[in-house]
Amino acid sequence: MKKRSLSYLYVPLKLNEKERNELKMTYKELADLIFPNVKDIKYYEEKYPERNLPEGAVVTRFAPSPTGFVHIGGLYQSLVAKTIANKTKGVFFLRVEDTDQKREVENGITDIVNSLKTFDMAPDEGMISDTEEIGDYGPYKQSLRKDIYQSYAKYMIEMGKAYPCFCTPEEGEELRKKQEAAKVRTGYYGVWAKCRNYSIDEMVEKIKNGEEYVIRFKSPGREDRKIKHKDVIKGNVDFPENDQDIVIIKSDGLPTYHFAHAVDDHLMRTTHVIRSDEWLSSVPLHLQLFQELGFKAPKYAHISPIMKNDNGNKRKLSKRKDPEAAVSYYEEMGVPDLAIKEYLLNIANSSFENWRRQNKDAKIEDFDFSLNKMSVSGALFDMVKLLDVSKIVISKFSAEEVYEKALKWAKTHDEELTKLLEDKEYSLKIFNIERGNQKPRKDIAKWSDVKDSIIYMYDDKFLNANIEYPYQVINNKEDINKILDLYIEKYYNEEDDKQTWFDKIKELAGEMGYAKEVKEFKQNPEMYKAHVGDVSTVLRVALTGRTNTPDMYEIMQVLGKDSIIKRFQKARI
RNA sequence: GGCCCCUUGGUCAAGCGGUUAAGACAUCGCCCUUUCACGGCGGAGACAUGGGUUCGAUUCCCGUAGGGGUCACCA
Repeated sequence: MKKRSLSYLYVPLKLNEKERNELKMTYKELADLIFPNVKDIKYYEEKYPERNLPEGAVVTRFAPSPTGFVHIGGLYQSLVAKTIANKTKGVFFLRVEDTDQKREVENGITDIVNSLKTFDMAPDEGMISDTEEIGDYGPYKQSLRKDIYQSYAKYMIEMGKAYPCFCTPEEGEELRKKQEAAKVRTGYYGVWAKCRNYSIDEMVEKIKNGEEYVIRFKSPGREDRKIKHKDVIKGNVDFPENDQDIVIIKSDGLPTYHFAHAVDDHLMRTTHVIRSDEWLSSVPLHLQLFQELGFKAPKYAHISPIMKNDNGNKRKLSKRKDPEAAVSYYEEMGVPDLAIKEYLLNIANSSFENWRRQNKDAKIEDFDFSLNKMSVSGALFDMVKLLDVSKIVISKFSAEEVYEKALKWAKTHDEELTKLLEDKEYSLKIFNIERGNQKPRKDIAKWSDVKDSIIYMYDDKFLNANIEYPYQVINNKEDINKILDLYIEKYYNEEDDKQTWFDKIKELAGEMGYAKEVKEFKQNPEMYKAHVGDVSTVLRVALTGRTNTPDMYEIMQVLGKDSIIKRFQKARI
């Protein structure tokens, strides 16, 4: 590939130096006419110096536009950006891209800030509320940076690298149609860039006549030349050079994304631009902008979006169509934020899973995350897998943590659960069943599962409920009543340890003529009506109304004798 | 349509010229003093396709097909 020349002069090269200076002067006059009251870019260059950071430190950012809820993809980007910044002792900042007033949404910024906060991903710098920010490289809200963009736009005009364009949107539309009809590339470029060729005098005149205009970048690119770009994630990508004279300042005086990106990420000294891969095809433009502005270009890492399977088609998770695209969706379901982060990390670096298995109790911050190990193609979002990760995450919480988190969730989402949890001491006993040992129970995947998994443990709920007892093998009234009566009268003792308790159920089974061992029953099925397991099931069903529960010994310990007796009475009728 | 990217089991994915092609989730079976969950063991299941290059291609090159992205005074 041919190396690109480093500078482009837009004044005819045949002119002598004096003439050239005169022409430059006129560019200056044009620039002064358009932006009379902005500072020289030197001011900003000095105000926002290179950051003083350790070797290898990476500066990243999350730069959303405040257009409503936070997308899971945005969270994903932030997680990656923050992780890599923290790992290198760099900086992660939040910049709000609100240059499109039409799309503004109320509380947009607050939503973003709060979301990051709940995920324990607050930025080191940038917006921390709707109006407040921290850090020395602000403002971090683009609408407050209008003067800055205009300074740089003015500089571009002075250099002959940008010009006012007087084409109306309608003319733009016409141009596009013409190009489509002629089957050529659409856009404002080359011979189609009408306003590019006006003389300075003509431009000045139009402006003085009050014609509306935007500022366009005068692209030095040629479509027939290729540029090479090495993306941190995607690897080598070749593109044709950009030759579009894109708008850099809109008629409302605010910049377009592209220009704001170049100016901001330069001034904020971003080293790595981590963003969604929908931007990949803008890289030639962005690189050119950095070049023409005289900025050092950042490294780019384009993240593949999270996809969804839609009737056999893969597509990006959509804000509009997919509720699961919003991070609030998971909050409402009660998926712990740690689970979501682990799941996303899983997608980001598949080695995370192995690491997690080997470092069960480590903090996710200790995982050696690597940007360039990220996948180049988009992953299908897998709710089942998320919930599996979540189950494991929750299984590692202490009963106290489960209690606190479930309660917090319940307070905003489930009144009945909130009431159940009022008795903290009792609730903790329940959450402690089969928890904290080597093989903790993994039956809660989200806080919305909690109520169903504990409700039968509360007497005032259970004893007053209308319950259908799902008895299994032993299902006749007589035998059931006999088992329940005998168990209470003869066998049950609150003081028993687990083995004794276990043996006593065997005794009971024996007394009733059932097999005391399941194996024995299986060997001689014709000798017995049922086995000890079936007897257990009767007790379990009478006690809980369910066939599937955690360890029955522990359940009995938590319920206590009074409750057990009451439950058996209710069951025998 | 132009340009760009991608394609390993149902899903997420290791792999970087020679492997019995890892692992996880899901699924199926067995085991784990009585359920369920957990755990253990095992099964089934993949390199889109056609050409090259090579002694040898999942791996490199080209084409085809499929998927995705992008072509705004939106970001």
